[in-house]
Amino acid sequence: VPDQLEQRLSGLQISGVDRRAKYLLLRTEPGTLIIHLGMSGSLRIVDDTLSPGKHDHLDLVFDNSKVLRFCDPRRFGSVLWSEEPLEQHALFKHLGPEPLTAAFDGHRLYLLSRNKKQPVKTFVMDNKVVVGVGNIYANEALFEAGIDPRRMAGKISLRRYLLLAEIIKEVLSRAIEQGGTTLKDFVGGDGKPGYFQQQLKVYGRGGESCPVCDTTLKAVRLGQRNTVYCPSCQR
DNA sequence: AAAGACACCTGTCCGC
DNA sequence: TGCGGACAGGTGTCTT
Repeated sequence: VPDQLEQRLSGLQISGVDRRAKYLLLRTEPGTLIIHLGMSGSLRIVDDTLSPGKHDHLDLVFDNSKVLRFCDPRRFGSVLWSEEPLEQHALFKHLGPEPLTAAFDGHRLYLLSRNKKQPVKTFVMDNKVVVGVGNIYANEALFEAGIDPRRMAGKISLRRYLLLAEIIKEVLSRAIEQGGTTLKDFVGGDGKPGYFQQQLKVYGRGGESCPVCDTTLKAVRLGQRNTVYCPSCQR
């Protein structure tokens, strides 16, 4: 939480709420409050009589006696204040397109991957390529697309990238519909857990059998992240 | 320049 | 049962 945030925000009105990549943006006239929920963060509207708990780090107090409360047990989230246009902000200016927009497609994946030697999984998780594809959904999308996550990004055909981009869109859309993926204690803004974890086909299933062909799913490490794939379905 | 390693943090889970 | 250690996640930074 930035220094002197209290003085800066005091008296301001929120003029709009946006999102860019995994950052939430609360707009005010002089600047933007940028909030990242990390992996365990949450924002909740509570009554101002409810006292903060152990992991509550910030209260935005409104004049209707409601509080927007930021809780983040694992402290992977962050809160920033910016008065510059966000396109110029260091956090945002190199970000790739939103995954569910037309600006993200297989042609982009193909073009940006030429001559790249990194594995295709770390490539699609790179925020400069496309935002919003975290470890869970990268694993799932590569499985659905039948692509071995270890394959060199630069050696994958346009045809396969066209398929992969469509599948990334489809997997993310489906996960959003289901309310996200609840692994430990995640709950959505409505207080309910997500249900997408019931549809996970490979993530977290290393050593189990492939839901399609029964081959034993393999777990490896790519870019310091757990990676699970089917050696038979994914090539 | 590109790719990989590492750090941050702490609740949860596993094995002894 | 208690306790220590590994692990997970996104992203900025440092190292090859």
